[in-house]
This record gives sequence, C-alpha cells and structure tokens, in this order.
Amino acid sequence: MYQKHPSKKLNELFQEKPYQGVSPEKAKFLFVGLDANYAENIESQNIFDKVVEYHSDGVSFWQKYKVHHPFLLNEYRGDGKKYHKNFARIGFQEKDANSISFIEILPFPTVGRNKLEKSDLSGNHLSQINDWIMNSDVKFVFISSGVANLMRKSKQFSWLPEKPKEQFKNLRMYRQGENKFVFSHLHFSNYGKFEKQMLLEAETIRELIKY
DNA sequence: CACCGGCCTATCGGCCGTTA
DNA sequence: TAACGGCCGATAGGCCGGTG
Repeated sequence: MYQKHPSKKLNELFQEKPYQGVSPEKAKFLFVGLDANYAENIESQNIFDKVVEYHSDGVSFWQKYKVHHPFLLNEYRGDGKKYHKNFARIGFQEKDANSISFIEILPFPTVGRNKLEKSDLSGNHLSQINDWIMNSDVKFVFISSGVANLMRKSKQFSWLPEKPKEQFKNLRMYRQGENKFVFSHLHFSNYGKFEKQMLLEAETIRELIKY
C-alpha cells in the first residue's frame, strides 16, 4: 500500500524520466530504492523550481548547486532528507555525477509512509528494472534488504539469491559477474545502531569509484 | 504427522517532530 | 528547550496452510 504524490507536475517528471541522476543506461553505479518520497507540499516550497531542474538534468544540477540532490538544499523540508544526507557521506563528487543513477521499485513519486506489497508492483516496470540491472554496462548495483524482499516476491529476478553469497570488504554481495557486482547494503535512511555499519559500507562504496 | 516456505508481527535502538 | 511518543528499518521467531 502506498500513497501517490498529488502533484501533477511531479508525476509528469517521473513519467518522462523514471529515474534520478544520470540515466541508468549510462550509469556505473545504480542504486535501487523502494519509492521516491517527497514532501506533500513540494510544489509550494521555494525550491520546487530546483526540483524540476534536477529532474530534467541531474548531472548539471550537481555541477551547479554542488549537491547531488535538491533535498540537500537548506530550504527543503520534508521526507527523504536523511536518505540523501547519508548518501552524501559516501563522498561522491561532482565529477562522479555522470556515473550515478537512482531507480525505484515504484515508477512514480509518493508521499508519507508506504508499506509496499507485491500487488503494488508493475510487471512492466520490474522488467525494465531487470534490464537496467542485468542488460547494461552498470558495474555496481546496490539493493537494500527491503527492496530485495520485494524483488524476490515479484518472482521477476530469478538471479537474486535468498541471501548474500559472500563478503566484499564491508559490503555483502548477492552476485558477482564478469563486470557486474550486485551488493546488499543498509538502507540510507538508517541511523543509530546501524549507523556504524552504514558508514563502513559507505567507505567501501567510495573505494569503488576508481574502478 | 512432520516438515517446509511464505507471510505476519513483535521487538529493538534511536531519530525527530510535536507539544507545552 | 526539554521531554515524550510516533515511527523507521532490520531482524527473528512464530503462525498457518500445503505437501509428502
């Protein structure tokens, strides 16, 4: 169950580009999330222009505003801030912008707390996701446990094992191909008890940049 | 009747928004 | 501004229905 975001404009942006950052076909790092959560009143916030700008060209946005996502701008208030704050701790820089892509299990924006279930997922979008992960030049894929659970329930990712197979430094790894690594990692909106592990994982992700 | 797998629920540590 | 409670993701254990 989920609640779709009421903003028509925001929905259009997602329909046009069902991803954030660089397009998945061009990416080296692919982060798979549950849903794109926005403050309900995003259209009336001052930074909405910048959100639109970000969705039309995430790479230029990063160069121009020196942050990878509009939620990191001081003016933004609402959900999703912690996620991107933690993501930023990996230490990606502007020069990396054209290698990083975010995709979501749900192909449209949402508000509030969502509890996604199998019936919320669209088969077409899932097979699109499968292509982006497996039939692409993407080198490093990151999947949190909640996302992986849903992916398994959908039965559309037969290559995804029940549990990570091995450890790669601080990251657990689901799958290692010739030129593709699929990692399990902690969701970026974690904190507290899991924060230490999340930082260790971030460290390992940072070390992957040079490959 | 024993076992297995899918699903649900409780629990935990801890952040953060609300309230006064 | 201090205290409280609602809520989060991760995890583990338990319930239930199907199967041999």
